[in-house]
Amino acid sequence: MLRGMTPAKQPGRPRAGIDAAVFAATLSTVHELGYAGATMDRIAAAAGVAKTTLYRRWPSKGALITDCLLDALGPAPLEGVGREEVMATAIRWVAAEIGKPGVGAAFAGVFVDAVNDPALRAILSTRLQDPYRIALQDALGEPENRVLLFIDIVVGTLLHRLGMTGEPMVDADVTALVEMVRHHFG
Amino acid sequence: MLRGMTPAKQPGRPRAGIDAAVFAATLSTVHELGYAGATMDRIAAAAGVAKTTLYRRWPSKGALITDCLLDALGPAPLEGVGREEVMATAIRWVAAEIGKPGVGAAFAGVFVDAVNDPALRAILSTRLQDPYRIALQDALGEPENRVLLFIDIVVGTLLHRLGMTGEPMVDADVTALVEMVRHHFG
DNA sequence: CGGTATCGCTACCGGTGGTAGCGTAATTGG
DNA sequence: CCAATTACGCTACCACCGGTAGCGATACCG
Repeated sequence: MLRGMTPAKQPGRPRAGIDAAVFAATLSTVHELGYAGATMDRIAAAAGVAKTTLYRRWPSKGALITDCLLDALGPAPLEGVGREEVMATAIRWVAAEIGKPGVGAAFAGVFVDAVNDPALRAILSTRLQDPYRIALQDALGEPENRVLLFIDIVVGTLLHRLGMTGEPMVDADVTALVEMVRHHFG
Repeated sequence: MLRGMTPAKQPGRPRAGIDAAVFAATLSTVHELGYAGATMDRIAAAAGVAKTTLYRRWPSKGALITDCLLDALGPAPLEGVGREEVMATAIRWVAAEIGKPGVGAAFAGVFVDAVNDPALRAILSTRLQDPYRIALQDALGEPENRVLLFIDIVVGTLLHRLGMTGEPMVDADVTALVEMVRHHFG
């Protein structure tokens, strides 16, 4: 079994532990200057790292943002949640995350970059969406296509509101969204 | 009354009727090269027009795309539709429009530009969203905030699917969306 | 005609994602 | 201590993009 094995030591200088600093710098820069304003130069400067180092670790700006979102969101908080409450919990969690500074704008930005960049779309789908989709399938026992539709509805609705108004969705509307989804999928 | 008055002739050379050519060139360029690839230079070249002429008529790329979408969509086809069927008709119409070549990508692109550009957000909200929102309020008799939530759900869901998969939503999923919304708002 | 406003064109600006190459620092194995 | 190896910071660079300035030419009104 390979599980649990410590990887063999490689020769050469080891990579510095800069990921946490880079992710924090990315989110705060996106928060302050928006997705387009958060340039790779600025992110590198805010993280105290050379721009070339960023490109040694991530193949593109979109890939960096995707990893940053993955780190910021963490696993879906569905531990011990009863099946009846899984969808409501997921919706309120996503709404709260998208409301955090920088997260929503980063999400929307990497999203549109993906519309015409198949490589980025693959990264986004595989690294970011798939884990949550699988967790939801396990928790709900619903087939894949229904879970995918659920994700489209929840994330799409919340991002559309953010893009149109510049502000995250208020609680009353999130509750209405929860009720609608509950009646249809529940 | 001012209605029906022919505007007083202005001195100077009149504007050439290039809007139709520009809109057609914009959509086809976005379709071929994506939102980011559809540069103002390329759109101008495809329309047979100088780039500076575009900037004389539209203040930014986002504003041009917004007007282009407004022209491509036209008024919502809700004439003579019974109140029960207004939402279903609107959803299927939006789904079909977003599936047309270039329209979905243009929509998603101008959208993310708007997240951090308040001027563009105002244009998008006033010129594109408001007419359809008002038409829906009239047809449905629902309050503004509920119609706005409806628009977020429909447009957001369809755009999220497009961004994530690169393909418009298939009919079966559109039907599921219609059913869900019908039970909640109906 | 003269006045006026638009058009096409060229040239330009600051900035952006992304790359190449260099010297240097950090680690492993002998 | 000495090679080999890998990552780092830095500078320079590239093609390209949104947007602007200024020019002469053109089309209309009175």
